[in-house]
Amino acid sequence: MISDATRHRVLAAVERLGYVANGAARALAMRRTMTVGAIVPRFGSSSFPTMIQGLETALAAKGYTLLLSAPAHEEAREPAILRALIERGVDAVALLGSRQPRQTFSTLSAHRIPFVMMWALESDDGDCVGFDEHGAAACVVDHLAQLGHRRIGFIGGHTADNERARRRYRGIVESVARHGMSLCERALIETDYGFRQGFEAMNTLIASRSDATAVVCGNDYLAAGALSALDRAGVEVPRDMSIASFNDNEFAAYLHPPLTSVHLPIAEIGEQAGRYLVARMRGENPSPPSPLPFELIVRGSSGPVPTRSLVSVRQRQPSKRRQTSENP
Amino acid sequence: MISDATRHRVLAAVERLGYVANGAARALAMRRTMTVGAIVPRFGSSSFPTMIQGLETALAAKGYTLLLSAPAHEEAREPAILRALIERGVDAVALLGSRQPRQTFSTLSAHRIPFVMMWALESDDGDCVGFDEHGAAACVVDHLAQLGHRRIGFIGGHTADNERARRRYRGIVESVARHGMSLCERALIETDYGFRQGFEAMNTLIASRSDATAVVCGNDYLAAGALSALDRAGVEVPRDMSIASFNDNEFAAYLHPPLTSVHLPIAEIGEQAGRYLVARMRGENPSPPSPLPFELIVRGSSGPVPTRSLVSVRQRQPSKRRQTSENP
DNA sequence: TTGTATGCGTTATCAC
DNA sequence: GTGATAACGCATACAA
Repeated sequence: MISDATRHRVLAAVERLGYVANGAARALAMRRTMTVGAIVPRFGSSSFPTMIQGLETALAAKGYTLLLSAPAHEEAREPAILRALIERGVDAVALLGSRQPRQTFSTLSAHRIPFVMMWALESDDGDCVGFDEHGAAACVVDHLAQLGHRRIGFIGGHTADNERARRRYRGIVESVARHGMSLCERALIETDYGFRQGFEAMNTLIASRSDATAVVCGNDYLAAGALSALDRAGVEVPRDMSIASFNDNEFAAYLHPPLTSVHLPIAEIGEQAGRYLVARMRGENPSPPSPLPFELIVRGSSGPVPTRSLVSVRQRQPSKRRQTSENP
Repeated sequence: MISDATRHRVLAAVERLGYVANGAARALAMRRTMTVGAIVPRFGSSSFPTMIQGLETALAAKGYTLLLSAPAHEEAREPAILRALIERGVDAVALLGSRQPRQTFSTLSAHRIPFVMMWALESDDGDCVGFDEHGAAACVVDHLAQLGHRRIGFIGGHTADNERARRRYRGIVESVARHGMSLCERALIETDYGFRQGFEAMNTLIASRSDATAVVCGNDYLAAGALSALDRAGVEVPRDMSIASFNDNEFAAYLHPPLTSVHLPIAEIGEQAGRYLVARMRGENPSPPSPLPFELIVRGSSGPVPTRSLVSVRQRQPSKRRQTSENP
């Protein structure tokens, strides 16, 4: 509702004088900063950076800016961090990681600041954005069943500490039951996430002479290690047996292309969280975000149905190693 | 300069009323926001997240907060992004990546906003924080010389695109000359950074029957790929030959522990940048940051001096593969 | 030491 | 449509 002439005149003056609005003054008057804070533990490793990237993308699209906080090591500092964010006047907060100190939630709601937890599902304390781990497990097991596998193993993360690891394990168990398959007890290993852990777990599994024809790995570091162990043992993958994994980091598939994996589009967690927060900040009272779907990615040849178990594979000559040319 | 009684009374009231200062009002009055912006291209991969982590740590220690911006894909959007940061009133800006649009620098200096470039050295446009790539090269070559190597190869990144790759290559060349060693022409490969590229480069190198006894890899993805190729070729590492690498991501060493690598404490770039910016914001006019030193990390046995070249190694029986137990 | 007025640059409200 | 004016909440300088 302004004449086109003056609008142009003003815009010209803006350009000429190099005027930029003062966000502080605007924030003071408008009572909002167009800023959301993110509290990020363990920034270095894991998939948090990707999630932050997605979050920033979604927020920037709506004109919001991301204020980043990382409680370096001390868990204790987090209340202070949250307070700093509130002083900065963030309009919303994204909490990365499922475990948060209780005080966080009370402070947040006392200040009526909308928030989400990212990389988690289900919490009594507020809404979460995360992946449908059960659906992912079904995805993997469906695929293995379709390939003709009947007996499978599982190398997963510790279920005691990790809610997601627990869900993955349970999902596998349920899906296996639904398909009438069996989970080999000797091929069931729980360990820390990591390359070496996967390597050692697979060696243990080979030594146990389990009759599993496929092994599911609970994350991609484990898968990379397991594949490396198979490689050294002279086992061809995926011809003789199938490895499938949950792919948190687009890592294992990168190292070993002929790998079936369930890929998590992690940036989407961030984007979903961003959209949700924007809606909350606009007072739209959106419905809680629903679990994000995985993507099943099958790389390399889908090949013939595997017939040999680990035991028989183990007895082959190590000289028949995979040729480089097979993996262009 | 306030009576202890009133101070206590005020603090109590603060606690009771749940008062938190209004940053916007404070920023308006003080003319500074205690906030610094970071412009981060290519957030997902690479070592940028670690640098951001370090930056945030250093800034938070001084009471500053990090405002994060990521020009998703479009290079063109960056001026708008910078403008948004300036509107938010950032007191300083950190630029990640060496290549920046020229307009960025003029805008920044027009607004008298201090800034640094991170992950780069030397620029006419402003101060940089980065690693001493020449020193790193010297570090690697010194180590190889000390182990007795005389002829080495180099698998590095493309020097045309990448200033850092260029510096690494030059550093290697100079250090090799200084030690009176030789750089085998057939064992000199320039490629993209990546696992598969390293894998293929090492295969090429093996096929070329070069007489190099050690190969330096220009980054850790290359090293991981190269080691994998050696592994499949049945070559023991590092007994028969040495692989050394510049370690940008703590990646190769993670996959293959017995690796000599020059490790970049990447978070330190961020911390150094943070300290520098804080000094600038305080008007302290600090001297330009000096190149950060690498750390030489030798993993596994430092072992006997290698004697066999790639050619001789190549002729061994593939059956003599490395045992798992050797790598606890 | 403590109280009090003024300005920081916008937005929003209200007369014009 | 357009112009003036009052908050917004804090820091600062000055008076008490």
